[in-house]
Amino acid sequence: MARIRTAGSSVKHPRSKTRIQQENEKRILLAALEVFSQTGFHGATLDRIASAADMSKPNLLYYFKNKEDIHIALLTGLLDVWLAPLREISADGDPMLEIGGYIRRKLESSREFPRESRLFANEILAGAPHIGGFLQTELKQLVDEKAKILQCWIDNGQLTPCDPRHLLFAIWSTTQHYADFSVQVRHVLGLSPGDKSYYGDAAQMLDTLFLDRLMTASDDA
Amino acid sequence: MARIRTAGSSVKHPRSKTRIQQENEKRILLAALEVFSQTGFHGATLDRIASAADMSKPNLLYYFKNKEDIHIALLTGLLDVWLAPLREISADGDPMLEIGGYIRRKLESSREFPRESRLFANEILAGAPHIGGFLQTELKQLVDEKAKILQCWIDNGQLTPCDPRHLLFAIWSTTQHYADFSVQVRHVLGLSPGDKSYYGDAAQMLDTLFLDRLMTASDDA
DNA sequence: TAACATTTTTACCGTTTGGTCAAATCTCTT
DNA sequence: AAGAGATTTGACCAAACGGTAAAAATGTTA
Repeated sequence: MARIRTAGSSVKHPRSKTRIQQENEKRILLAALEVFSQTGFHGATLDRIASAADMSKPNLLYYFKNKEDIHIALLTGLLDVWLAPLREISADGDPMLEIGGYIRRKLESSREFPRESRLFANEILAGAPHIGGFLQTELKQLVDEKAKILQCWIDNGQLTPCDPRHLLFAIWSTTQHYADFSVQVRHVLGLSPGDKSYYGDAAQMLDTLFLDRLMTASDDA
Repeated sequence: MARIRTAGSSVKHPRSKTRIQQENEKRILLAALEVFSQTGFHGATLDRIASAADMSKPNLLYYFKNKEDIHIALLTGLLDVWLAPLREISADGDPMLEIGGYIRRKLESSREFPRESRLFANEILAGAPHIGGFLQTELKQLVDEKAKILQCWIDNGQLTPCDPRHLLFAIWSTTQHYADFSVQVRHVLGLSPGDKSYYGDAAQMLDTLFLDRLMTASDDA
């Protein structure tokens, strides 16, 4: 009789992960990130992911029980990375530095992790079937918290009056745009595929938009 | 021997389109827009599109020879709609009104045509396999043209100095965000699925961001 | 090195999917 | 009303895909 088991969770011994297991799971997730971010969930095939991980399909399915599980594993691993830059915003800091820092971190995140950004964008575009709960709980909670901080700064005359949540939306969209729509950006600017030189101008534009202007509102206070 | 033909282009008579042909093509494109924008190209199936168009699959394929053709037809029909708001920007107008009008038109476009926006976003995310040429030619050309106008305004001290192309990127991303990422927006704001009430606050935020601040730079001129 | 657990491979299966074909039905014109 | 052309349908197909089963191979440990 065949024993029913999955990697990392033997029926007899729920042991911790093997060396090989850790290595292969990483390889799979890396390959899956590449494939999913290029073609979306439905466009990705297990064969392509497996071959990108230099592995046979059944071997891949030894570590993840199905395609959706790989996708979910990638997404949940992503959420903390996504939230991290926002978490750093502190009520005690200077508004200019705090918001400027946040924008820089988000933009840097777009440059460093474009595949992760596109994976996230794909998920949201599809209606957030897997991370809807996260958006409604963790994300909403954190946004509420940070929105309060922004509102304080507005009340203190340190920040131009506006809806704090929509200010965050604007920061998200403008920064992520450079990862998610990089093809469009490059084509419009006439740059070649690998070229990321536009990030300098992007940073300057965002500073002009969000800082130089938004912050000097206290002039007339 | 079976005659090889396609709807609207008989071998004998390359006649113009029939009434039925026009109606059905519209029905198909409408159904395809719904399905493609929900699940992306790969996630969409001909069966779903056909049933959404209240039509059998072979009947659908009588009007479009394959899935990709439907997708391309949708996209190319989209491009003019996408460009229209940008085309309207006039060098003769007041910068404030011109840019403000552009933002309002783009935002309105997001509210009125979210499915079209998501279809476009999906295509760009996938690397623009079908409209890459368009981006490099028509779009780039139009952007170059309008960027010149913006640069003039900057040189005249009517607009805060910044990279005109990146200013356009910022307008695109912030306005389209409300269509493409509407699920996230709604979840964060705690709104129910159909609710679009956030567009009012969005408009105000974008005015604050792009107009109230960007435009008053001429104070110190 | 023997015994056991883990990992990998080979061969395979059922379903879904994009697409075809030829016959049947409908529509329009004369 | 009849015939030509346009449209619709049902039956079908090959390929791709997600996933399984079981044996073979490899690694680990006493």
